[in-house]
Amino acid sequence: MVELAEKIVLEKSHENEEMYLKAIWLLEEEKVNPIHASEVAKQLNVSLPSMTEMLKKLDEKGYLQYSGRDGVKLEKKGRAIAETIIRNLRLTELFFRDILKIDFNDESVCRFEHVITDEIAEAMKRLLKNPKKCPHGKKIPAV
Amino acid sequence: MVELAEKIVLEKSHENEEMYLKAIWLLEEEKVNPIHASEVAKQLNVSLPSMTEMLKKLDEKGYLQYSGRDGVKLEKKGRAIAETIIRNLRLTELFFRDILKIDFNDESVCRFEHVITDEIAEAMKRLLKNPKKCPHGKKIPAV
DNA sequence: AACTAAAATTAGGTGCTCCTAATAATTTAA
DNA sequence: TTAAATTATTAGGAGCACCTAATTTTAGTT
Repeated sequence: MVELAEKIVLEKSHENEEMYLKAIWLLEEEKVNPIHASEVAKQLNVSLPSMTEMLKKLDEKGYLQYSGRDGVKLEKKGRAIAETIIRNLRLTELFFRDILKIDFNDESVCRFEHVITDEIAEAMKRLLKNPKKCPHGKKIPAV
Repeated sequence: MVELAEKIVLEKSHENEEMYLKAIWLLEEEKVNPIHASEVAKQLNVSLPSMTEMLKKLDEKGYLQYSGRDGVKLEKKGRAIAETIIRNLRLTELFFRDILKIDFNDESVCRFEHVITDEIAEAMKRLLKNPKKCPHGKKIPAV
């Protein structure tokens, strides 16, 4: 077997779950209450059946509580994941603007947020001198 | 409908195809010839049936030529994609080492390579002063 | 209270990527 | 030259994240 310098990792990420938790967290930040499945579905541009299916799964995993019309409530575990993603998102925006000097209103920010480890986030913060807010003036969650 | 500052994009990427093309390209770089499906499968840690299935698909898409025992040959289209990924991978390694000052022998490099646009790659190159080689001494493809 | 609009659910599918087990074809070597 | 090892294919399935269409439940009018 050939040994390649670069180890190849076929990564199965949890990007999907992260997107759902992120969307819910953002609605929470906007003080939407209760947070209906239909509202989250609109944000993510998925059908309502897809939404409720996913919410049931996330509920079973202990990331949130979902009980139909009463809406969605993030649990500690789910909130932690969401806040990590939001931190990554907002750090990335700053990083794009201040370090890379490129457009930060870009889809690519949405892809970056899922591949940033805590170590990378710390390094970004260091370079950015511990920023408190993203370019839109929103708070960067401490994880 | 609530308007969130951050536009949410549920991104369907071609990460999978990219991984296969990358693995083949790396074997090419190592002068493996012919490149058998079984060898690529080993590199990617997938079963042989999965491999041949994917190779058929990539062949149909015009990314490569696959004809059983004769092995795999990248077509222009497929090579371009592979080289973009390899460029991203190697730039990311340098970026981790020289800008972020963190470990570059990390799985996260493998996740970054798929979310880097040409614009981001150009910005990274600028910061890195147009590097020619990755930390392992391998060439960084010009795309 | 009855009607309508909104929210959620159920039922039935699809596409993609992966798998194992079984079989077939081709090389390599004893 | 026949057996063993390698390579590839076929067949049949599984899980995940989606979808539409149809139905049910709930809430908000008038």
